[in-house]
Amino acid sequence: MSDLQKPQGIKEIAKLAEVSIGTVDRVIHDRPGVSAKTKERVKKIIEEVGYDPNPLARRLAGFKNVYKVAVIIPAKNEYNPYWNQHLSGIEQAKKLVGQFGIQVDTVFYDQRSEESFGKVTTQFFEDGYHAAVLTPLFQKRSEFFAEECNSRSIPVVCIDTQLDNESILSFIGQNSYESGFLAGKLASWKLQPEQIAIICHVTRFENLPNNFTRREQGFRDYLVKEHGHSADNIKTLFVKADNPDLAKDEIQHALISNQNTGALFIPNTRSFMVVPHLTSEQKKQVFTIGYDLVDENIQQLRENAIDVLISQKPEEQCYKGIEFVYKKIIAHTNPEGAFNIPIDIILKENIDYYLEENRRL
Amino acid sequence: MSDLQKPQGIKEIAKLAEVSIGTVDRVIHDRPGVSAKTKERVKKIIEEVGYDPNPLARRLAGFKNVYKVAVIIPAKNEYNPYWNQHLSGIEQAKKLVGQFGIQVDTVFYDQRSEESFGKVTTQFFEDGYHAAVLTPLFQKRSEFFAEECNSRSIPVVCIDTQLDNESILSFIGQNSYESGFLAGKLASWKLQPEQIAIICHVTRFENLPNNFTRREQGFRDYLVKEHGHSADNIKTLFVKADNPDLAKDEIQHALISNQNTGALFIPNTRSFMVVPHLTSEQKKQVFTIGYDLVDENIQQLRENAIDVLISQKPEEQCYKGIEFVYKKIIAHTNPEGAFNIPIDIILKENIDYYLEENRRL
DNA sequence: GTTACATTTGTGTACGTACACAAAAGCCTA
DNA sequence: TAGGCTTTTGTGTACGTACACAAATGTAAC
Repeated sequence: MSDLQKPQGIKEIAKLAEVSIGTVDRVIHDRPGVSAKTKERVKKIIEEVGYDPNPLARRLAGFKNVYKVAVIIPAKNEYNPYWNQHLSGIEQAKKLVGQFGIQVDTVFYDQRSEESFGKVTTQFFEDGYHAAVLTPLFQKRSEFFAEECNSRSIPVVCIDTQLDNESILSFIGQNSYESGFLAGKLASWKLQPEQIAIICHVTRFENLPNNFTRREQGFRDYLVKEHGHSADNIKTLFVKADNPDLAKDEIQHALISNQNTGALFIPNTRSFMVVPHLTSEQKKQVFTIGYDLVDENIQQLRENAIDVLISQKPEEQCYKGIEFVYKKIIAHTNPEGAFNIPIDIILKENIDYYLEENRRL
Repeated sequence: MSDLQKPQGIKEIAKLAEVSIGTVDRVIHDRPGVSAKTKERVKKIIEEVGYDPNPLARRLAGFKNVYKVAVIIPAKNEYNPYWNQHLSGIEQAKKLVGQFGIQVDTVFYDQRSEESFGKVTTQFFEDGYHAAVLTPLFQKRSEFFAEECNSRSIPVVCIDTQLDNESILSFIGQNSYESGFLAGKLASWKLQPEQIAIICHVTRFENLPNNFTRREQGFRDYLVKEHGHSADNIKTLFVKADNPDLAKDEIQHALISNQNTGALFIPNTRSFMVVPHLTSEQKKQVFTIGYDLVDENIQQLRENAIDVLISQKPEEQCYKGIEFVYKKIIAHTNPEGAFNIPIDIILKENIDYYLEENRRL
């Protein structure tokens, strides 16, 4: 029942080892100035009593040095409301780590400008940050930044997007392929054998970011390999995000020329730009799956225009990211290299549980 | 960018108010012995500088007094593996609050014996606990216990099961009706209009606990009211949990006499006792929804015998419950009265994210 | 204006750890 | 064995808060 022995402190260890607390302290921090044999003795006792330092006292004692963490993410912009979601997670984490004397700054760059990314990452070093949480939208510059951090032993963790060169950095985010795979399974429940599934990319880019092709691949793989759906009945559609009128035509045309469409998969945030162009009949017939709990999508979900949303939980990613570097800096523990955010399936009926403020402490 | 002003301490306030830190301390804790006008002055300054106490120092200073929290839950038993899941959440929370000098004990009672419940709740007071996290399976005795705690101003929070008299206690758990409702929606995706849906209660009791009737009601309501399914095509089946052979017969008989069954909903943990009795053909045809990530269910999910599991996240409930009383005792904040655990939809394809250790810090 | 007592305020020590500095011990050379 | 130097060990103060106790002030009665 009561299985807790009062935790022993540095003092007790000093007494047991017949040295002063100063010496124990030196041993703990591996500071020089301790003879080999006392060091050994103290270490043994530390081991025996299972000493683990009191983080409160530890942090309190070292309160002079303020640690600075930068969260480097794209700024919210007209094309992409997604980047606004991170902020609440950052606030949450701030509250937590702020108590431990850690200062968290949010630093924005323009997701369309590699130069702005370069600028903030350069500024980062000038401002003397001790750790970074990074959304590495620009591969090469991110890798460069990561290496620079490594060489200065500044911990960095990536969120949201994983670098191709996975070994460089820790990653906190969602597995894109598997989320697409899951979407495929959900679609398979409603999709009749002869029906068409459309994957619709709404994008400004010529070449698709990896995330989205991986999602598509997962979706296709489930339907074809697991479910036995005909590959011919799965079509991919590209729609320009920056030309609404054209987009509307393309979407409507696609649905008309594929009368028997049963499922619609939009692998990025922009499902809210697609579904308004469906007729109410189509909304009922077509099973639609999108991503991210941005306001526009939530509304469409509530109106039954979207059936399922998959959340990447950006707030959670930020929270975990900050927690990650906090653990590195303060607790000196070494958290595992990657953390996969659960792939939550969100419907009209359970979305309220996933919104905001209902979270954490 | 940098929006953090260095937090002000009690000392700074003392200086500003031209009193000693002792006086400030008295004001903060509302202790007697401060004249009305100094009290006012100090309060004003506290307000102005937005002082918030450093929890590290606070806890460190009050380290002498150990707080004891009891988590009172049913013991795992042969009929119900569910109660084993809570432990990991308790361990997690222990790690967190242990650092703040809070001792967490897990106290078990026999879910089949009201007497055992009475015993542990009596013992609770003798052992001098400062807070409780409670699974109130026995209504009347729980209310009695809650009132006793109230009168001694001992914080209590219920998890898992809500008392009928909702006003008494804070509650952390899942909304049963809504989870059933959600299950209804999922079932509706596969269920053809003329098909049968079976709700199967596997139980030892004569009268069903509220949780389970609420889940059934939610399930029915979705199918009938939202989806327009014929109420005649939704059948309820009662199966004795303590007679495996009889149970097998009853289940098989039900499926044979309802050849065209499209969905099977098991509103409690025991779906793993039902699905093994389906033929492999039936497993494919019948869309099965169960509850709780106990090992037996996980296995059936992996083997495609169960299609969906809904998790009540008992670990999370425990974690939140302990966090709740921690906040009451230590932080002296007053957390909101109820917390709804999200209704996660778990398939073979995403279950790994919801298992174990991948959680929290 | 002194005494007695209540009220209000100030001071010191503690919590467990970190780090600067002081003291002691060990070692080598003259 | 005294002097100077390095290595090892011990002590004191700080972090921000809590609380016990001491000091100071106020109030009333004689």
